[in-house]
Amino acid sequence: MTVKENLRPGGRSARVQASVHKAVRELMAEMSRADVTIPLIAGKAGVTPSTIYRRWGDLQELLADVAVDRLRPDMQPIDAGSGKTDLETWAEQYAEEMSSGPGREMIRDVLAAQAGANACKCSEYTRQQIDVIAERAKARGEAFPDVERVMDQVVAPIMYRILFGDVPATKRVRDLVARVMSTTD
Amino acid sequence: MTVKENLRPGGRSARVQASVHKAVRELMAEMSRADVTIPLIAGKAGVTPSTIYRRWGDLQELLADVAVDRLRPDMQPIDAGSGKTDLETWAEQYAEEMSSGPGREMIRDVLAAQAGANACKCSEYTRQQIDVIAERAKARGEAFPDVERVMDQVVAPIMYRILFGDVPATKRVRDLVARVMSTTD
DNA sequence: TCATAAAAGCAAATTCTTTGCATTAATAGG
DNA sequence: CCTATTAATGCAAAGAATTTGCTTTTATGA
Repeated sequence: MTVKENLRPGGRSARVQASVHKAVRELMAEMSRADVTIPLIAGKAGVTPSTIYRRWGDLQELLADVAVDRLRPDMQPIDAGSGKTDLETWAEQYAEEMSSGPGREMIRDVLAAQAGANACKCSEYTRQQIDVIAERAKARGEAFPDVERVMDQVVAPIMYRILFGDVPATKRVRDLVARVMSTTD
Repeated sequence: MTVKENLRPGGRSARVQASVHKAVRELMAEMSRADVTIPLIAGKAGVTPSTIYRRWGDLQELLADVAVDRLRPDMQPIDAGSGKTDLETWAEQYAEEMSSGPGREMIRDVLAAQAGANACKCSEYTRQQIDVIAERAKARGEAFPDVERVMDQVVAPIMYRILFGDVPATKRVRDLVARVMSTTD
């Protein structure tokens, strides 16, 4: 019996994971993050604390696991007509979601965990979203900057400012997009 | 008696803070971060655990406090002759320091703490360093981009990649600098 | 010098974390 | 379909960390 087999839908491990994740989401919604503990989560999820300790190691890893799940985009970027407007629309929404209270908390949880894999997943999700926008632009015959350049010039500044203090204003986000769309090298 | 008064050099609070910080730095050097606990720190610092709990709240806040201290630049950016080479030299060193094992740990500790003030301080340190480079360039009569633009186009991409997976290569850093120095708008 | 207030020490109570062992559940092979 | 195997969970006791009330120390200003 491998872990993978066991995680198939309906397996016991999958059920435990689902109920624990659910318990975390609910507790995070109804109380301060600092008050959420593993015994509390275990109680709400109907499992014993030792199960959680053995599977996730500590609270930080569990929170990161839940957070990365919630950070997965649930839809394709909106088609606003052109590559530039697509990117503008997407970036404004991204900045808004990520700078919200819950957004900041999720990012912090992901970055605070020891395992770097979760953080990688996050930027991968973002990259994929931009890739969709880029492909769409190319299919229309438009010029569109390299995805890595968009990561550097739009995503990174937004995230940096969210993490290190500011909430980036809409105008600033729009400027970032305008700049990356206007450079040609 | 105010806290400020009490923190003056030689005061009791200042002595406790110094010995606790020192204990943290030493313990972080000699063992894995996951094994460092407050009772351990307290023992090494010669104070009781409750003192630490009362002053810092939890381990995360204490580690953030120590980390932000260590992230303060200890010297002015090197003068390499021109604004561009100054920035290149500074950015390469910054990327290297921040992507090192200890560098990553310190950043993570700062971002993981609830109090956002420490993270702000970090970006403020960075901004000041770039400001020195910018002022020097202006004094030479050179054109130099706005500091906020350098934050967006050089610092943010470096930090984003460190946090979300990659270690930015030297060439990439140099490209970021070249790009920000070549744009004129 | 003395009164005051803030911080630290101490220790008991509480809560969280770890761990060994028993039990349950899922899988592969017969 | 049944059974042996193995991974995961439950349980409970032991160990460690955290909280808290109270006392003592230390710095400050009158």
